[in-house]
Amino acid sequence: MGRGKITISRIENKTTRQVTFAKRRAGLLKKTNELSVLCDAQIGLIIFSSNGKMYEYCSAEASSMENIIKRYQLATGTRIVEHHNDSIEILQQQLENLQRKEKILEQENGQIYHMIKEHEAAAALAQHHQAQVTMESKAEDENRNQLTHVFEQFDPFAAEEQPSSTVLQLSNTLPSNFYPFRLLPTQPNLQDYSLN
Amino acid sequence: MGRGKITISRIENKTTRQVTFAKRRAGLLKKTNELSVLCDAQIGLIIFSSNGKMYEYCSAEASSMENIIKRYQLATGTRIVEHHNDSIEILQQQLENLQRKEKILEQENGQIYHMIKEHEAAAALAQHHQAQVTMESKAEDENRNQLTHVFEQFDPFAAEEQPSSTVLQLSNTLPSNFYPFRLLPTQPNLQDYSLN
DNA sequence: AACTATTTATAAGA
DNA sequence: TTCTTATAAATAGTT
Repeated sequence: MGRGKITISRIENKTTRQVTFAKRRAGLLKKTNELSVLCDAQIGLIIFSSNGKMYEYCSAEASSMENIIKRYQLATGTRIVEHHNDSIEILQQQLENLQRKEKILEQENGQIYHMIKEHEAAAALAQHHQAQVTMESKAEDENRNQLTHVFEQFDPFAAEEQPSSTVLQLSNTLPSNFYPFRLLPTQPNLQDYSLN
Repeated sequence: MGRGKITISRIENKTTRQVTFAKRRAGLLKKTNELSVLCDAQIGLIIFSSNGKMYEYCSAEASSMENIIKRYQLATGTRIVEHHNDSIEILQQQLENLQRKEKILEQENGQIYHMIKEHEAAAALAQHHQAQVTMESKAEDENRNQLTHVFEQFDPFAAEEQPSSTVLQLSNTLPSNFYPFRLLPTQPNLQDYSLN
């Protein structure tokens, strides 16, 4: 559905992947809601982006994801999702989240390292003071941008795209009561769970 | 997307609703999988049809719906979904399910009642023995079909549509490894939970 | 963020 | 019902 046909495998280009994620996520939520309304089905949808941000849909009749999950567990006879404050479960989850974060940090660091090296090499060749200063400050800027980006990845209030524009777009395109569900692109800071 | 444009509101015709449900459910599962693969997202999708049958999708990386639900609860800080064998939770769910079942039974009974009444009225007018017998047996047949249908609605192994043809269609249309997820159109009998 | 050429999904018909 | 097809909708690549 687009200018060209694509094969369904991981999009390696980061920007393209993020744009596609935003587009297709919106499409998926729309279609989920349509199925729910047209066919009177109770549907729960949970999406975690590769950056760890969460999005959810829950059909109006089900009223909450909790109800869907309860019904799911009842239907499947799934082992109880234990989630007590006696921390073992939480620690393991935090560990996994930190490992994911670490992996991303390492990748970003590698990119920054390469950028700096390239700039140093270019500077050494040029032997031109003015040029060298310009490039170093450029490298520093990009470095700062990269780090900011990394810290935003697990920030609950960081926007994966402009949330306000998303909301506006929906209310322009659709009847005001068309989306009777919570769309919550938020994720609490993991560090805060130990405080509860 | 079809011969005509439709408005997104409950489809009243039962057959049309069921056909649309089957088509759009397949489309939704496909698109969910595509988003997951293309954008490296972890996604869980739970669908309950209006007849109570369950369908689920879980992205390969998340490995199980349990993991998605755990991560969801961690991310939202949602109260634990208690689901112990100390039955209060289960009893409430069973109550709700029975209420749902009851509602459907009442509707179907109403339909049957009207059919019989119509047939009786027609018979009284016609005063023709042969015709009356034919109509009564027809009413009886539809009555039996209705009841069978009602009992199937909460039967875990009742087919909402031909499962074998669905499977074949998928494997014809897609590469054999295209759908790396569990598609489980099953729902255990609610009465069995008290036995576990 | 928009645009649009294409692909894809699907509503209605056979 | 299962299959077909005209049409609506989604979206990939572009600007």
